Amino acid sequence: MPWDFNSSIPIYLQIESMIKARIFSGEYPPGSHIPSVREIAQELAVNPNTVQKAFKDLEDSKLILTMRTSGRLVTEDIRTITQARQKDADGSVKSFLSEMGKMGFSPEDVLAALKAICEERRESGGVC
Amino acid sequence: MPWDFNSSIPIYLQIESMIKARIFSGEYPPGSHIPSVREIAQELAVNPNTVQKAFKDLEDSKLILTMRTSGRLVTEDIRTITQARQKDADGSVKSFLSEMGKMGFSPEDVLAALKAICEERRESGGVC
Amino acid sequence: MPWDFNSSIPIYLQIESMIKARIFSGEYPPGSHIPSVREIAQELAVNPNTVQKAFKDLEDSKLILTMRTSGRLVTEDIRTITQARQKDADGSVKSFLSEMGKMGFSPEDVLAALKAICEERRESGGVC
Amino acid sequence: MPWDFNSSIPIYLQIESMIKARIFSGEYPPGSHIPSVREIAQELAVNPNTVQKAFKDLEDSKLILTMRTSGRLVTEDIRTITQARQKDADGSVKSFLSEMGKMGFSPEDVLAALKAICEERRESGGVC
DNA sequence: GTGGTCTAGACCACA
DNA sequence: GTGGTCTAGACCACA
Repeated sequence: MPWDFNSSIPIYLQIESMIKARIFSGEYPPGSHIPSVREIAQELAVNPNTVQKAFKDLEDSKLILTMRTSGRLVTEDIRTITQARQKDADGSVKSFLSEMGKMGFSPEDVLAALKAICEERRESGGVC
Repeated sequence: MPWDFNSSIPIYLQIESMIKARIFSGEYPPGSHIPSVREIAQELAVNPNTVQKAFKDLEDSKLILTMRTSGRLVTEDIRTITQARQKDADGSVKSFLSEMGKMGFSPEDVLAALKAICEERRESGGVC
Repeated sequence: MPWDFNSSIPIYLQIESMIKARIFSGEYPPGSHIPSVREIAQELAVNPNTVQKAFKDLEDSKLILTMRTSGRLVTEDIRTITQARQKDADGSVKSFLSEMGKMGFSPEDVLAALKAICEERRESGGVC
Repeated sequence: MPWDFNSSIPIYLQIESMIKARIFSGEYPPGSHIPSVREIAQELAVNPNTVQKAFKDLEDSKLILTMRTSGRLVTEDIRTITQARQKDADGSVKSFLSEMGKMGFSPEDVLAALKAICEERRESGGVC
C-alpha cells in the first residue's frame, strides 16, 4: 500500500497525488488509458467511491478525460500536464516558505539547509 | 487578525503555530508569562475552549508550563525551544522534499526554483 | 453506571480508566473495534465531547488508533498494551508507597496491612 | 522546596500532607508549638492564605488546636493522632487496591510486586 | 454511519 | 484573577 491510512490527509487526496505523480512521471503517458476505478480500488483496498472522488477532481483539472465508452485517458495536451505540475509545485513552495518564515528561518537558512540535506542524501546514494 | 478564518487548517492549530512563532522569535521569551486563555481568546475573537486546546498541545510538547492559578509560562529550558523549532523545521523540509519528489522535481530543480523566488522577493524589497 | 459522578476525579479520566480496564482485561482485544464516541457517550449518559477527550489521551498513549471514518481500533501491538498496563501499575505502586512512607509506615507495616486486608476480603468471599 | 508546584494536587493539600507527616513522624510532637502561618508561608514561598487553608483542615480534624493567644499546638491526644494516621492509611490502601483491581491485578500479584520492590529498595540501602 | 472542530456559556477549585 | 471541566448542540469532511 503506497499510502498512509493514519495520515490526516484524506485518502481521496492521497490517491489524487498518486495518480498525478504517475502522470507527471510519465508512468501514465499523455493519451494513455488509466486503470479503471475498480482496478485502482482493488489495488489500494479502498472503497470505489473514494477513487471516484479522486478521479472527479482530476477531471475538473483537465488532467484526465472520461470517454464514456472506453474508460479514462490521460489528456494529450502536454501543456495542461506541465501547467498542473507547475501549479502544484508553486503551491508547495509557497506554503513551505511561508511555514519556514513563520518559524523565523531566513531564506538563506532554508537554502543552506536544503543544500545540506540534498548533498547528504546524494552521498548515501538516494535521491533528494 | 494574524490568521486565516477560511483556511482549512483548524483554528486551534493556527493558534498553536502563532504561539510557537512568538516563542521562537523571542516575543515570548523563555520563562515569561504568556497571555491567559481568556486574553488570547479575546484577541482572536475565538472561543476560550479553542485556545485551551491549542495550549494543551503546547504543554504536551513541553514548550509551555501551566501554573494552575497563575497562568502559563514559556519553558525556561532553551534547549526544548531550540529542539522544537528544529523538529518543526525538519518536518517541513522533509515533507516538502517528499511532495516535490513525487511531482518529479529533482533536488536541483527545487534549489534553483527556491533561489529564483528568493531573488525575486528580495528585489521587490520583501523577505523570502 | 461503572463510575462515580460525585468523585472529584474528572469524568473523562474515569472514562479513560474504564476503557483501559476493558483493553487490559481483553474485553476489547488487540485490533478490535471499540464503540464509537457516540455509543459510549450514550452508554454513560455523558456529552460526546467528554468521551472524545478521553479517547484523545488514549490515542496519545498509542493504546488506540483512529481510522477516521471507520471508528477506532485497539492497537494490535500487544507490547504497547502490556507496557501501558505495567507503567500504570508501577505508577500506582510508587505513589502508594510514597504516601505510606510519608505517614511513617514501614514497608513491613504496609505488607502486613495488605495481607490482612486480603485475607479478610477473601474470607468474606470477595476478591482483593 | 519539598513539594511540586506542577502537580495537579492543590498546594494547600500538599502542605496539609507535609504538616501531617511531621506530626505523625514526631517532628512536631503532641502538645508542641507549630510554626506560624507566616513562617511556613515563608519557608515554602507561598501565599499565607494557602497555608491558612491547610491549617483550617487540620483543625477540623482536631490534629491541631488554635490557642488564640499563643499560636497553634499539636493536639495532646495521642489517640487522635493515631486514628488520623490510620484513617489516612486505610484510605490510601483502599484506593490503591481499587486501582490495581481495575487494571486486573490479583491480590497475589500486588503482594508479590510489593515484596519485590521492598526487597530491592532495601538492598540498595534505602527505605521502602 | 464515523471522527473532528467550534461555539456559547455555565460552573468549579484554587491563589 | 487563573486554568479545568462539562454540556448542548451545530456543522463539517469523509467513506
